[in-house]
Amino acid sequence: MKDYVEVFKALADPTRLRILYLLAYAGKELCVCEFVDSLEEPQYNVSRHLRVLRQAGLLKERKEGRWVYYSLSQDRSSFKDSLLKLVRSISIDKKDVERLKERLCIRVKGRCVLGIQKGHLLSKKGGRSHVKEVMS
Amino acid sequence: MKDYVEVFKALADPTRLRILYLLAYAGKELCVCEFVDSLEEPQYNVSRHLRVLRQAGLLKERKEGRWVYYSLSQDRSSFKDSLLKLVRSISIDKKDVERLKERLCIRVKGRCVLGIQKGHLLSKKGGRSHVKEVMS
DNA sequence: ATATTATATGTTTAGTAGCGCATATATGCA
DNA sequence: TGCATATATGCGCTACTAAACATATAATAT
Repeated sequence: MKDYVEVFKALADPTRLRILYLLAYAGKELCVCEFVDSLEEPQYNVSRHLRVLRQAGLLKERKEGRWVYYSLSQDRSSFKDSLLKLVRSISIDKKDVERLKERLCIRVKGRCVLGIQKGHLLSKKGGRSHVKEVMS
Repeated sequence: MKDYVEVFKALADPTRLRILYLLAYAGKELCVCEFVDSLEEPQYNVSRHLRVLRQAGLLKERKEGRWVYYSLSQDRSSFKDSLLKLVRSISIDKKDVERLKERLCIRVKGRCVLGIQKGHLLSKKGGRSHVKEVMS
């Protein structure tokens, strides 16, 4: 019972629904910086929301060097599975997906090789001043 | 999007899950005092939780004299419908259901005719001292 | 009319959740 | 070894949530 409540709580947040939607759309694991650039939310927020989803048993993480990939948890109950199917059917602003598609273009051999490109999102105001040019 | 979040928030509470479960089990509208006696939660809590569920579009209410019946909303989207099916599959302490079954026995012609029988639940401590004997 | 009763709600308080900022941790690179 | 960078987290603040108590509202019964 407590677990069900925890899962519903995890779903009761717009940013977290957007995260799950991106994962459902992508059909594969995504890197933290890819979420940041797609959602246009600051890194610390994305990181925390990912943790909530993981603790609810909806996501699993995989570390690869400095990068951390999150994906939909495989060993999920039919309950969580049904919920994720539902999330996939939600009508969400497609701009997230468009930004993700662009962002995925700069992967190399299917791996994320560049961090956050939208420097102003590291924190809400300001951010890194020297972001490398990549999309040229 | 905002609506989805509201629905998930409504589901992210143990008492509210229990309320929905009772309604799914009963398959018919239930009266506020029947919820109070089944859940063994004080009346003011039950009342407020019912309101949250109604405002999220999951329940509808029907007044009949002093009594107010709540039932699963009929005009619900496939989204809410799927969620309610999920709630029905949750494993919940069956004592709620047992108390509901007993409580439904004292309906007359399918209608609730007696208020809260567990006086100590009107508020958390104390309660009404003169509750009529009915189950004899 | 007055009392009773079923339900709802205003208020206070404690706990919680999320944001923004700064900083810590950890890994890779020069 | 020292620096850059990807991610996580401690802290303070604000906003919201829910419980508990008391009371209000609305309908019935005497």
